[in-house]
Amino acid sequence: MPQPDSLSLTQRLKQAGLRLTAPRKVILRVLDAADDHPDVEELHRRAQALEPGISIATVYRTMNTLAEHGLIERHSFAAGRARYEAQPAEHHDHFINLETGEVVEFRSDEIERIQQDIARAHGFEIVSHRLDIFVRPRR
Amino acid sequence: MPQPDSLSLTQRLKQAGLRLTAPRKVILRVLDAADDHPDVEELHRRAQALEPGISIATVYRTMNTLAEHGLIERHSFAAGRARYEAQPAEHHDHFINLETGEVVEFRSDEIERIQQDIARAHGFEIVSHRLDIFVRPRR
DNA sequence: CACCAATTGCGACAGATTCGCAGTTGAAAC
DNA sequence: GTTTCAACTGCGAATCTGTCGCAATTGGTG
Repeated sequence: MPQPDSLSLTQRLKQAGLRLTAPRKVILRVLDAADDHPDVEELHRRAQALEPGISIATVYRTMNTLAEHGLIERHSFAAGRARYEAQPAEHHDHFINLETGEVVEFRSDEIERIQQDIARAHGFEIVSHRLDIFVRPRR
Repeated sequence: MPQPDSLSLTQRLKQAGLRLTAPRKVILRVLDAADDHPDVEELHRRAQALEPGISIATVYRTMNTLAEHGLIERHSFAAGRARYEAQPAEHHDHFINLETGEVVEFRSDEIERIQQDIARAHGFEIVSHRLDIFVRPRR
């Protein structure tokens, strides 16, 4: 994996004012080598393979720190608890207002259509999808 | 909230072969009255207000059942563990192959653009977003 | 109104993640 | 190089959502 922004993860970590500790070196190496989307347990396993003794708590903390500083992306993050709504007649997506927690529904037939096209081009059939856009009010 | 599909939740529940029990009556009433996206704790609170004694386990089970039968939608469901990737230079979205668990990245400038347009129309500024499309291979 | 599988309440359990704390260690300042 | 000290780590306990086993209850069909 090449360095995004033409800076290595290590460089970006230091740039963010974070310490380059031994466990972090290992974890960054693992992240850099990964071309998939590992979960914490898998990251821990790979880190352990390089350097036994790294605690899973450290992996959790490091991933949180890196995510806060924008060095990595966390997917499928359980944004708190699951939330429900009576099934609407028509699918819609959501804006989540980060300042208020408010949820606003919207729908775009255009987006729906493009999704179909791309999925088909990849040989997939869509079962479902979710599009959550995290926003804040424009000043 | 009006009844989707021109059938009430109650009707659809019976239609699905599910029993209309006392706790479910209350929960359906709560769902029907909700115009937001409550979580289980909130649903339980509202249900308790109408009829004390309803267990939170029942709310969990009922929501699962309703979701399985398509009467409600579950958002932000913690699909197992969180997964990570080194922050890519460019944002991309994900296909999740439900049969294999495999994750495939894709990107559509068109979708990105439409999102911007819609957000702006709502008076929002996008902080981030996630688009996960759950798919299966086309036969 | 009898029957019985579906459903419930309860508390125990589970899996993922966080936290408190004492000990360690980068790296900045001598 | 030392010194210094807040950042960081490892550990196990704790927390937080959500699920489960089980005995008791109950829709709703015959």
